[in-house]
Amino acid sequence: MNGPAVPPAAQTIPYRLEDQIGFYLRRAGQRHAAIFLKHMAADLTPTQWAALVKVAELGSVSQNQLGRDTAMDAATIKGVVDRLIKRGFVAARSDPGDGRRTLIALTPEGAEVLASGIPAATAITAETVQPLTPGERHMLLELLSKIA
Amino acid sequence: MNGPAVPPAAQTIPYRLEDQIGFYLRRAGQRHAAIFLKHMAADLTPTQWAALVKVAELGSVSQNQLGRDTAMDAATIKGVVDRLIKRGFVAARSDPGDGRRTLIALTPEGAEVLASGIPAATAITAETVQPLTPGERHMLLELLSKIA
DNA sequence: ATGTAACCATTCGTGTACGAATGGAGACAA
DNA sequence: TTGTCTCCATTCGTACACGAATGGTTACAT
Repeated sequence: MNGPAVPPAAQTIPYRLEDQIGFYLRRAGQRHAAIFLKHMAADLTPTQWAALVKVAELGSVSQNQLGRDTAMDAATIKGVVDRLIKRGFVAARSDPGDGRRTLIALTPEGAEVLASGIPAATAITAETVQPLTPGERHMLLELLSKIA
Repeated sequence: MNGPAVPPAAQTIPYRLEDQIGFYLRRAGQRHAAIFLKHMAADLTPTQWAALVKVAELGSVSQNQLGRDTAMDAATIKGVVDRLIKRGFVAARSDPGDGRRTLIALTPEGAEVLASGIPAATAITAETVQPLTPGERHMLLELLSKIA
C-alpha cells in the first residue's frame, strides 16, 4: 500500500507529548529562563530577581511571607535568600516582636541592583512575548493566570 | 488627604512581578507539577514520563536525540535516563553502527508502566486546564507554542 | 593519511523546586 | 498553667536544569 513509514507503537499509544499543556509550559519556561540569563546583569536568576522585587515592594518581610508572595515554598526561599545575603543584596534580622520570624530587607546595594536591573527585566518580558501580537500577549497573561 | 496606605517604594518601582509573563509561567508550571505528582503512579516525574512516552514512540533512540525530542539538554536527559534504567523501565546498549551513541529502548516493564499511566496522564492535562473553556484551552496551547 | 570539524556521552558546579521531618515560638482555650 | 494548635525557620534527600569542560568517535575534505 506504500503508506508512510510509521514510528513504532505510534498507532497503539493514544497520547502525544505535543498535545500536553505541561510540555509547552516547560518549554516556554526554558526559553524564558534563557532570555533572562542573557539579559540580566549581576548573575541574578529569575527567582532571585523576583525576591528582590518583592522585598523592595514590601519593605521588610518575614522570610516565609516573602516566599508566599514570590510563589516559593519555605525550603526554596531559604536558599534564594541565603544567596542574596551572601552577595549583600538583602539583610536579615530577627523580628523583635515575634521570635519565630526572620525579617528580610533590601540593602542599599540591593536597591541599586534592583533599579539598574529594571530595564533588563522589562526587555526580558518583551523579548519573551515578542512572537505574539499585543492582543495575544494580554490573552496569554489572562489564560495563564487562570491556571496558575 | 487620607489616601490609602501604599507599600514602601511602590511608587518608585515601575515594575510589578504580577505583570510579568515569567512569573505566571513559573506558577502555572508549579501547579501542573503538583497535579502531576498527585495523579501519576510509580512515582514517575513529568520529565521521566516525557522520556518514557518518547522512547515508546521512537522505538530505539540515542540518548542525546531523546533529550532533543523531550526538550532536555544532554546533562539533564542523562540523569533522567539513569533513573529510568535503575528502575528497569528502559535499557541502554551501545549503538553497533556508531560507537559514540548509546541507544535507549523501552523494557517490557516500561511498556507496562507507560500503558497503565496514560489514563493518569490524560487526567493530569484535563485537571490542569480545567479552569478554561475548550476554546480557551486551544488558544492557550497555540499561544504557548508560539513562545516556546 | 591526516587534519579538523561535528557529534556523543559524561562529569562538575550551581541553582531552583518540594516533600517530609524537626524544634522553637506564639496564641488561645480549658 | 498546661495543653494544643498553628506558624516559623531549618535541614535532608531527591530530582530537574543548564553552562562549561573533557575525551572518545565519526565524517569529511585535503
